[in-house]
Amino acid sequence: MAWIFSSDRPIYLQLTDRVISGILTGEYPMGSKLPSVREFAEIASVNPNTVQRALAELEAVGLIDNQRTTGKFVTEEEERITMAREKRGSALARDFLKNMTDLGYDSDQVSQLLREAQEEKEEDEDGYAGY
Amino acid sequence: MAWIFSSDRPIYLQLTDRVISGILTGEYPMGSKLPSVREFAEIASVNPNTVQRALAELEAVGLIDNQRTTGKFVTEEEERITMAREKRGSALARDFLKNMTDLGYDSDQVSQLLREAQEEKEEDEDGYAGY
Amino acid sequence: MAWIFSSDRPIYLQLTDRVISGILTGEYPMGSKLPSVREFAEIASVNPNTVQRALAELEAVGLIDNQRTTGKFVTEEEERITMAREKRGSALARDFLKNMTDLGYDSDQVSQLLREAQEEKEEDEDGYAGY
Amino acid sequence: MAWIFSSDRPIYLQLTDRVISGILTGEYPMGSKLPSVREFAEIASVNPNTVQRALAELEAVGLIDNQRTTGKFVTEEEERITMAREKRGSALARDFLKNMTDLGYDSDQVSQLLREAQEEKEEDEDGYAGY
DNA sequence: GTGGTCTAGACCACA
DNA sequence: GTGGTCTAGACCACG
Repeated sequence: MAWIFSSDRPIYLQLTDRVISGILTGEYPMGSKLPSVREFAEIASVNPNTVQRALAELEAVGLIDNQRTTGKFVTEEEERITMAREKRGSALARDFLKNMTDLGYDSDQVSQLLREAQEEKEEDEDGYAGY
Repeated sequence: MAWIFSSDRPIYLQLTDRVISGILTGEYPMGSKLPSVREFAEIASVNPNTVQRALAELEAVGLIDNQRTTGKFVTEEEERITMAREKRGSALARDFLKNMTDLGYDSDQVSQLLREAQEEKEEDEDGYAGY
Repeated sequence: MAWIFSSDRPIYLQLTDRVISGILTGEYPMGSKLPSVREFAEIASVNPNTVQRALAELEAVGLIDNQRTTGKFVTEEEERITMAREKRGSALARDFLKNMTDLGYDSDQVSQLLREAQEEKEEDEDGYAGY
Repeated sequence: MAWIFSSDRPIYLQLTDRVISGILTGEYPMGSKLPSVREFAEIASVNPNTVQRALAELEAVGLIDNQRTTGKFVTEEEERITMAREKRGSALARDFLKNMTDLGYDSDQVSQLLREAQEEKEEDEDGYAGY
């Protein structure tokens, strides 16, 4: 059950990403209580301190509200969530574009590559039959 | 004059990226001699060890030929270069797509975002007059 | 309707502060009966234990008299109130001054800053029409 | 030699405050290298992790630049420093004023209290003869 | 030697 | 039971 982390990035960052994903996709709905730090640690087979650190990032951005002794909650301000999403998304797009340009790709080629990656991905998903 | 490096990735990796870019864009043409390690170190104001490591990386991939006494040269085998480029490009595309999907974007929205990023970029380039 | 608490300080301390304020400003006049623990808990949407703790703090300082069966009353000894006020006030002033000095402000600059803060505050009050 | 920390606030916050003070007062001049994390830890008799955390806050604000393996440096951008100072100063002033107002002090009384605190402080300094 | 990350384990305040 | 802080100690990548 332990979550899988790649070793080329700090675990705590991968954790935050994962939780952000969860928030954006509705796995952790707006206003809902997140699993406790200790639960998260158990689920991900990671030290509670690491979880703490991961969630601290999210508090800083305002995606998570802390209610001292009750637990951590996904913010109820939809605005924060969408803003975070857009900010992140366009940053990713910008960086991606920059990298591709440095590699000498023009925008048509980029689109082409993305289409291929998309198909590749769908095949994988088919392969695993929905898992 | 020192090159600019972000502190969130090893300098040597940023160096390899830069050199790869240079090769693909023709700044360092096929078969041409690269600056010496020391020159590179000077140009980028970086420790020669770091340059060494970066270039070693490129030799490993076969993008660079080491001719012991004369220096290091960009490979003449075009195939290697294009292969390296494609490998890198599709890896970037795959990762990018994965990240965007995690954020809850579908492929249309991704294309949209890329278009925006593209325009934004062009404006910047106009603004800075090619810098 | 719940009172608002910042999450960087224990709620019970923020509660005591609030009640002290209330006493000093006359919201809870000398000798008057305070709301019951349960009422307070309801008003502030806070755990009764927390209220209990907050009020215990005030009893310890002598600002509140506990009359077992009838409830808790603001002390009638004006002296205690003014003393508490002065103690708190000069403590605040001392800490504030220390902090500002650490930041490299001299006393003139401190006065200046306070004046600005004062004006800023008044504008807010104007803007919100007394809220 | 160990630095003294009050127990009512996290050590790491007190550390950051201390370092900020050091930067603002010129103890750590602009562009200068800070003591290494381990040195700081030794000086303050605190765990290196704690120092790390303290300094991380400062990096986040941009007061400190990280040069991966060389050490941490005070930023050279004076602007950041003065901005941080002003932001912090006016926040302190605002909070202080709010607290005093809640205690029922008007601005004249506040000034008065500050003057007293100032004198008190100077006496202390005289007492310790410049320590 | 520099910073960065992670773990294990402990203790605390709060509700 | 909740989060928060701290320590000790280890390991790693980088230069």
